[in-house]
Amino acid sequence: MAKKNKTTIKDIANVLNISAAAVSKALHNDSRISEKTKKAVRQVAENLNYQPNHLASALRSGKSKLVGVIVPKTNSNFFSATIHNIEEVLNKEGYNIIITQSNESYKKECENIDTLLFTQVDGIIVSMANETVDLHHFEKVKQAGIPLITFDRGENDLNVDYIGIDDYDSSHRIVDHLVEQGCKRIAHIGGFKHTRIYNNRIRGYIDALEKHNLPLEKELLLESNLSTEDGRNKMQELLALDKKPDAVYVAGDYAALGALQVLNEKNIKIPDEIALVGFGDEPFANMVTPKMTSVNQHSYQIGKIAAEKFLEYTKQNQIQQTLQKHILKAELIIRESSLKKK
Amino acid sequence: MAKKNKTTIKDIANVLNISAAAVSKALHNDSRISEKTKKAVRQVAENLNYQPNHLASALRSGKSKLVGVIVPKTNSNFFSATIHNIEEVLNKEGYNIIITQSNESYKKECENIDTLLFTQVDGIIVSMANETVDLHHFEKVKQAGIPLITFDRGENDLNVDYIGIDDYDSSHRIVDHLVEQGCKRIAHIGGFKHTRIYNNRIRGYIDALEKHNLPLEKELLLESNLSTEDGRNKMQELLALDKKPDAVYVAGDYAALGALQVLNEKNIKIPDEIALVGFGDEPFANMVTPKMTSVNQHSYQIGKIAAEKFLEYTKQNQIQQTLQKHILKAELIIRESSLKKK
DNA sequence: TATATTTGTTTAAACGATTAAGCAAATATA
DNA sequence: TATATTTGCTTAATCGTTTAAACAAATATA
Repeated sequence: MAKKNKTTIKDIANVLNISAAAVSKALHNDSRISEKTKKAVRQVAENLNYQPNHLASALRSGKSKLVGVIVPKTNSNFFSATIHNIEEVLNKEGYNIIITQSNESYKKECENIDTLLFTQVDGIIVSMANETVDLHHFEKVKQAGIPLITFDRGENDLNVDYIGIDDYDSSHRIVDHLVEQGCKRIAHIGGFKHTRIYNNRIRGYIDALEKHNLPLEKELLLESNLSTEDGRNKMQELLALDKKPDAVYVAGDYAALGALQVLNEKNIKIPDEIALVGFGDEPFANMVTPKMTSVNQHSYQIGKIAAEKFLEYTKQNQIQQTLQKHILKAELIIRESSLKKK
Repeated sequence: MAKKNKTTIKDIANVLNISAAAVSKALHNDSRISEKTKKAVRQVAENLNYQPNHLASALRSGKSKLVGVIVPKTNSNFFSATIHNIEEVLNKEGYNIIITQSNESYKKECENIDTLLFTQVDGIIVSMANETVDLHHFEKVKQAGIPLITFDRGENDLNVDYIGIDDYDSSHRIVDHLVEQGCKRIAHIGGFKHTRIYNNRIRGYIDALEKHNLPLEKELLLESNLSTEDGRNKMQELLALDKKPDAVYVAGDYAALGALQVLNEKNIKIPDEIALVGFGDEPFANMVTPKMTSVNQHSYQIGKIAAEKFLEYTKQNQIQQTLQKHILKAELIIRESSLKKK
């Protein structure tokens, strides 16, 4: 059953009594090959069910036509959708993608880089793990001379392209909305301060409070790993305060879900007693009770731009990257959890 | 910045004044190379920061050390976790995986196969798209002479290995549990009948009803694509019946979520008026209100076995696959949505 | 001591494609 | 008609590694 009779250009050449080089050129539509020969080659290739050996051409040309993608986890709608869009753009140009997951681990992220470089990918598109602070492993990518594109979670210090939403602005939009709903003690369960996007969300939150002449209260600003479990914990902390908040803005939907569970369990009315806003617009945001207000991060655009940026670099022969930010406006999706009936 | 001075085995050979072949063998720990030379080679390799060119060795050896994985979508905890476990087992043996998504589309699945074969993967591990009925595209994999492993969604007719849970038995366990809770009109929102796993769940449901001397009522057995949206629709259909069910067993968690939303919106008490059971144990099952009973599919075991099966074949030089089923018992996770307080 | 075996290495041919260089025949230009 | 250019192909080198075959030197066996 398992046949090893893989057709090569040599087989085609033999059939037609021409050289393998001529076949290669015919298949690449070289102008120096006659139409007649091209036609014949294509015909024979079809008949013999010829499948080009990607490894051979990759070795010779130095281009694997493979792009590595590293995400913290595929198990998130944002990343899954972004990957899908990256794929769509790259497939059209004959590139395929290799997806790897860091599982939010710095060590795994280092391994992912090694794996991808080993596989001779032509470029890497990455969203960094939560744990990642040290950026040494990315130097290897630069040294390999292939483009590095970051999205969602990147760092300025890397001096490469970054595609993401305007987190600072998003926080403003959320606080604006909550103030409009009459909230006066708005808490923020934020992500790690050392991660740029979460830091921006925190800064946006602080500045927006100031804009609305609301005092910044230390006890209302918490740092979390944004897991569902930790969302629960942080919500419980907030509920234990003497002066409870009347709104909670959580920097991630999973943690927001934990917060929502706690509120529901304690029969606290959402949004009337406490309004709740998440971030990321995971599908479940629209599924929980009450439906949760969240921020859509435009995974479609982000994936598309990341892929296009990569393709741009492939057209250059010397890759010289600099910090180039592509910041998109995010969309606040207002749902029941923060919309008070008048 | 982008240096092209990639170290090759030739460079190492030059430094030590030995042949490239000796270097290659030293790096592969060949018994015919002296310890002294091996040590020297390893040292120089380290100094020059040698990274083997995977393409060259893959071309020469005919083994790419890459395994393709095709899933309907990565955006599901079950698939994401399974992939993670496949990766874990294969990485240890020096294999890397390429993940592709079919998005439940037959056409995309065909493209995925082409992509992976083009990349010269050493094997393919697949869970089929919902749409897939025709199995022609898989013949290409067999013809390429590489192992094909199916999991979760497979077909007997393919005559290859399959790893999955016992869907028929799972249905029995669910119905047993619901009957125990006092339910007498148990509805089933099932998947497509043509998909083996969903068919087995339906058969299990039917046989379990009979076992408990409950009549099978046509209006209580519905076929769905198991999206959240369709889960909503089918739940509404059930609620429109003259004689409503007192329990609903949904063959997928996403659809179960849709059903749960409808029940919550109509203020129908879960589980007292209608008990609800999902399938797949997605993380949100434990997050919604009320927490949803579901079936854990042992993604850990499934991924591990799939990877191990592949590895077994790599040790054979002639791959001759037959239908080999590895069926695991699934675990019913009982939560609020089906557990009546006595 | 003569022959066989083992050890440690080299040589050279692959793997399947791409591509620079070369060359004969056909066609264009002067 | 003589020369230049274009057309359509071939030859041969190359990408970086692996591996079969060869071989000299060292060691074992008879």
